[in-house]
Amino acid sequence: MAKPADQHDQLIEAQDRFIASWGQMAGAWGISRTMAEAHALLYITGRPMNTDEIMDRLQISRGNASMSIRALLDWGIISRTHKRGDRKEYFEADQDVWSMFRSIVRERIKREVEPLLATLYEIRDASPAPDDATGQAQKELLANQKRLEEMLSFLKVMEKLSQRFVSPSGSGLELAAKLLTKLDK
Amino acid sequence: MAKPADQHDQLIEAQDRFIASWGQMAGAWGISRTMAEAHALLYITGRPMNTDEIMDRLQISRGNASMSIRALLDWGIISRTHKRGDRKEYFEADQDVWSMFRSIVRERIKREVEPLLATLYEIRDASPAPDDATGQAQKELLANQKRLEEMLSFLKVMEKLSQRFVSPSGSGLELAAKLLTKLDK
DNA sequence: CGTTTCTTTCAGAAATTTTTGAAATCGATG
DNA sequence: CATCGATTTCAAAAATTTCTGAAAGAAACG
Repeated sequence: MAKPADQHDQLIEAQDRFIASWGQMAGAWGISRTMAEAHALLYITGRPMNTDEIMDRLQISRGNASMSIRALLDWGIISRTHKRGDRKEYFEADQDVWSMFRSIVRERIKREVEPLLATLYEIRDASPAPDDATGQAQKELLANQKRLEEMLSFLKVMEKLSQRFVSPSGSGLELAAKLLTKLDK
Repeated sequence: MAKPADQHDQLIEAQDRFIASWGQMAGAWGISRTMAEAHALLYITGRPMNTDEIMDRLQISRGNASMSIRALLDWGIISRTHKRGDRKEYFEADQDVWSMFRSIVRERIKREVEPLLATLYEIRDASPAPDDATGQAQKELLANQKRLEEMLSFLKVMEKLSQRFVSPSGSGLELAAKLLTKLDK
């Protein structure tokens, strides 16, 4: 029969494994490992923690903790809270995975897709009108422009699709289920 | 009036800018900058190139070129070709942005989501049955399991949704357009 | 075969990213 | 407004990723 201490140890161990595997995903989400781990910690424990608790649990420096927490706040996937009679700031993760996912997608569109789109528009608009060229040069120019246009329309559709998907109305899970059904038709 | 040489220079310049901005997205896609640039080069020029041409154009070493090309082949977004009377291998990018996107999503699910899912299942199944605990310890265990389940169901839905979206039937653009319409209903 | 041409590998170098920790800043409190 | 705890900043260090180039390996040719 398991003693309470054993169970607690097992809980901590399971949490640590969760945190570690979440941390490994960090690269995929374009954030640092520590940032992902801090988020995983707040998510899986489900309770507000202050900087020192996070530092201790993840074995990281104060500076690193501060930076990572700040970044998570910027991404909008954790928020500040306070405890009565305690000067420290506490942080808690969004407990709804779907709204967390939305924040991440929204942020990534803003940081990655939008700048790329802007640059591609610029390139397109700066490119010479091919009317006055003939032969090979003209052919190449036209082919290039075609590919640029294709990429632009791809990115625009993706952006719109993501924004639609990510719009805050309704539960993400419901929407996803609806989508899965509709895709079959 | 523009001379052919000018136009050619402008073409090269526009291509280089495309390559550079594509390269900046590399991090976002979980690949190295060179890998993204090599892909951009093959995509925007639209013609097969051999290793030396890629090396020269991107100013990278032979080793780097070889590795990057190999990785792109592994991802399935470029393919080998050959020229008659030429021993060298030539490489060309998938010219359909949507099918390229599909390959990337498919690969990332395989590399990132699936291993994470496997680990999370493992964690769940290894966690102790909470029946024999009481009070605080039990509460925490249950709360943890709930969050783990939520994350699991989220990942499973995402995986399914992506696979659906990414299935090779029909044009991606059409599908996306259809989706956008249907989402409105 | 032996030679030549092309491709891959991989140990070390270079570049980049992440983390640390101490100092500076902030801000609540008496 | 001086103090003290909490937080942020940032230059330097550490860790990680990427790149190079020379050497080894394959494959095509005569």
